[in-house]
Amino acid sequence: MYIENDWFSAEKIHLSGQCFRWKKREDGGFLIPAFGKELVLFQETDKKIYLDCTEKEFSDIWKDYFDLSFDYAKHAERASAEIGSDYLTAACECAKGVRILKQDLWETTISFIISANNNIPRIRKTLGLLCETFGRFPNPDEVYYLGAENLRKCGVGYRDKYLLSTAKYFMDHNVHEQLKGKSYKEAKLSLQKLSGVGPKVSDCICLFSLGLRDAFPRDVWIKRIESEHFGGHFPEEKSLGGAGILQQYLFYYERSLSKALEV
DNA sequence: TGCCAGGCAGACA
DNA sequence: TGTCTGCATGGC
Repeated sequence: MYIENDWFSAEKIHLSGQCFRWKKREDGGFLIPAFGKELVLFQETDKKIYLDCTEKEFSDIWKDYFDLSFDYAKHAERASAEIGSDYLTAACECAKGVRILKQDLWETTISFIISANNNIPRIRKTLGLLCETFGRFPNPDEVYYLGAENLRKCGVGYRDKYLLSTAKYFMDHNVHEQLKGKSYKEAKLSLQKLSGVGPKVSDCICLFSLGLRDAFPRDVWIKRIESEHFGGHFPEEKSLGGAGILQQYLFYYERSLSKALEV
């Protein structure tokens, strides 16, 4: 089926550092694994997208996954005007088409625990090896029973103990239920009880899984941008409830300038 | 070859 | 409460 959206770039989302398992195929299509499904997507024009799925699958899964109900163009325009930064305006223009995905909570948690003090190509590689072991993204008990030694063979490094502890927590608790209905600040605080989840990783989980757009993950790139272009602090309070979206544009823009955007 | 990476936990003052 | 340090490992 086809959809039309003037703020959708599969290529940019793929490169944006929020999802690590998308694959670009030789025929130009994107293989998108999520929620136990695999979607094939073709970007035919800058606004026309072909999704190889039924309308029911689209409305049940992918519409929400791609956050298609939110008007990104309007938000970029309004927030950009409110903040009045040339750098941000340029970032919005450059990152036009980047959307914030609503990804699976467990997968997002594991992915961003692995992301700590790591680089994107290696995060992809490690998650790839982990999935190769099971033929799909492993569930909590599979990660837990895989054990520290085998996790290290996948390249998780010193984060093995964090993964084991967090996997056990997911086995013993309904984390979805615990986070349901929580505000951004409540959810962030709650997530930080997990091993390997601190201020930055919890923000990533809030933003890239829970759809909490107030979350503003500060990694080394964003801190550098804040220091060089925003007097040391980005004005989240002027972001009209979508600081996290702007954060992602800034991250994408700065990385594109430094030519760090690769898969 | 050394620096760096979508940071965190634990020790210590 | 704030600051400092060690951490696995491969990309660049």
